Amino acid sequence: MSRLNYHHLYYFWRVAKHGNLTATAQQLAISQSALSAQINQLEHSIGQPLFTREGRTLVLTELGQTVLNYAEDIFQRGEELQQLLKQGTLALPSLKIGVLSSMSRNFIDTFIQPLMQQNDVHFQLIARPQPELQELLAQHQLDIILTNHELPSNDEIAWQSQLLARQPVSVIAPQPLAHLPTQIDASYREQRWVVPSYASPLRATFESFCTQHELAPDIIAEADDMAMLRLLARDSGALAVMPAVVVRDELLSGLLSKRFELPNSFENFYAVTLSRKYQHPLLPSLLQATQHLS
Amino acid sequence: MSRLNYHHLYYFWRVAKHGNLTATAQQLAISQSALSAQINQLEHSIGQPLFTREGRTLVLTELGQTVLNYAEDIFQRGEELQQLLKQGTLALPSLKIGVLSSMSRNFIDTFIQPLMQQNDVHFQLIARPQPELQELLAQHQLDIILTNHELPSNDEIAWQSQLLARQPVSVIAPQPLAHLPTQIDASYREQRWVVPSYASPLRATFESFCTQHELAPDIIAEADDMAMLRLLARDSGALAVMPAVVVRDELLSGLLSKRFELPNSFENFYAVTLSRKYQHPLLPSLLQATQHLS
DNA sequence: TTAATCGTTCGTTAAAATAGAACGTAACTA
DNA sequence: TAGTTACGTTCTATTTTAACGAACGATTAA
Repeated sequence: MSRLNYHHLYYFWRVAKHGNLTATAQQLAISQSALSAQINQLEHSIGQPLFTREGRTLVLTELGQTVLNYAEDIFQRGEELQQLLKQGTLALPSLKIGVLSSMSRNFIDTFIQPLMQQNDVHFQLIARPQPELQELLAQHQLDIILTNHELPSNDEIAWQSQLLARQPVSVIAPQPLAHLPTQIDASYREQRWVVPSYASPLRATFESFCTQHELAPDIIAEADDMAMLRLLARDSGALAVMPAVVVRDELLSGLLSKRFELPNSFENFYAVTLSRKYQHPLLPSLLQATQHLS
Repeated sequence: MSRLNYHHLYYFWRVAKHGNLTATAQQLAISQSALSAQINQLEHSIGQPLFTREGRTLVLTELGQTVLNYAEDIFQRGEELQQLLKQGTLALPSLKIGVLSSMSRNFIDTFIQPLMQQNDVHFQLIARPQPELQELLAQHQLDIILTNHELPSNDEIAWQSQLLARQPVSVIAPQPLAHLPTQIDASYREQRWVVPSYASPLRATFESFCTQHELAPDIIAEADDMAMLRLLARDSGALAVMPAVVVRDELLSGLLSKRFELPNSFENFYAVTLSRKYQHPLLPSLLQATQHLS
């Protein structure tokens, strides 16, 4: 390897971020063949492949992921410089927040509250299922993801999970059932229930709670999406199991009421970032501001 | 400006850091003419000069300094990546510490103590007069400078001064004078003195102290270099005015003794860095470790 | 005044990047 | 299962870019 060719690296960056050579070539206004050749040269000069050709797509190798992380730092800063040179000012880049589709929007609303105060800040919310979120974050298309899955850091990618909040899981009742006691007792035996599906760790907690209190619940509906659970809680007339934050507004308006919390059961909310040298300038303050969103 | 040419920027980086086109061309193993042409192209694509041609040297413009800061971040990280690709590991780059030539070496010794504990750390000490230190730091040839001048940040360069320690200024006596009282009195009137020169802010403090106590000192020698003052204190037989840390070893061995401290007079020691996105990884811990080196 | 140093300019040559066409697979679709 | 589309690779010809070297100009040092 003589000397790193930054133009090759730049092309690699664009392709790796985007995951698609043809489309990237169009963006860059050059031919695929040129792009392909340049990336081959980069791989050749490094001596190892950065992509594996799987089917008709390019997939980053482990080394490729590492190089992408460096490239991101390098060209992120380069783009900043270009903006400075062109416009004379440095607009804060938009903060890209990935959120798990099935998560409570109320929780997210609380998280981004500090951002909404500042009016010079742009941010994007991108709702996706968990695997997609991880892929987008790895490709530096997101700055942060909000999820209830903790992501332990592995060799390939240095995830950084930070626990933002622990929400106790509550039993929520519609108005007709608002008279039920605030502790579990026999009156709960004959009720109908709406619960999270087995996809959620909450379900297991609920099941063990039932076993403990010899409750054989009549489950009429289940869902893994908090927005859906919220609607079921509101409209089904049954008892519902979920973190109270999901139906925050309904609890405030009196439409629903919280009967009690399941003991020792929590839903955890995490902020996951990539540990990089460069980070979005708003991230540190945002993560500090939301140390305890309970 | 179409798109930033990273190879041009790379050449600019090398030249700006080094401050000399011919020598840089040799390092890069290309001709001056090629280098000159590339940098001209960069300036042309930006639309503004990065250097002013003063005499036969290149001097960074204010914009040039800004671009250099970005380039430093970009290529610093690029060099890291290259090292990783070549050697498979990431050796910590050597920490380059600039020190003011006239400062006490004992103080510096204390500062770098934490570095000497770790045996995987390389560092370089570069002693220069103040103006050169500033220039080298601005060119990113140094990571940090240790000095007794505070450098307020200006528009052109974002200096960051951190007060490391305040050393009280003491009157130091050789053994034959060790009997002098630990407060100023008439017995000090007939003594001979060694003092810092007017280049040092200490001198003014000493003068005002003299006025206050109606002391007209018989000054036999002055110096602006602490190492030199130390020798004078040791060998002249006269009283000496300086921070005690300068003659730490001699005080411990009893060769010299501290009589008293000048009231409200301190020498301040600062660590000056450039506020950048990227910093040497050791800097933060080092600056924290030495919060109070008194 | 002379010589050495340093950067620029110019014409020529060498090297690198690019487009375009042909090719090879994989995935979709009907 | 055959036809079609999507995607990446390879090859050659062409264009663009970078490079050298010599000549030049200006500044500093001897």
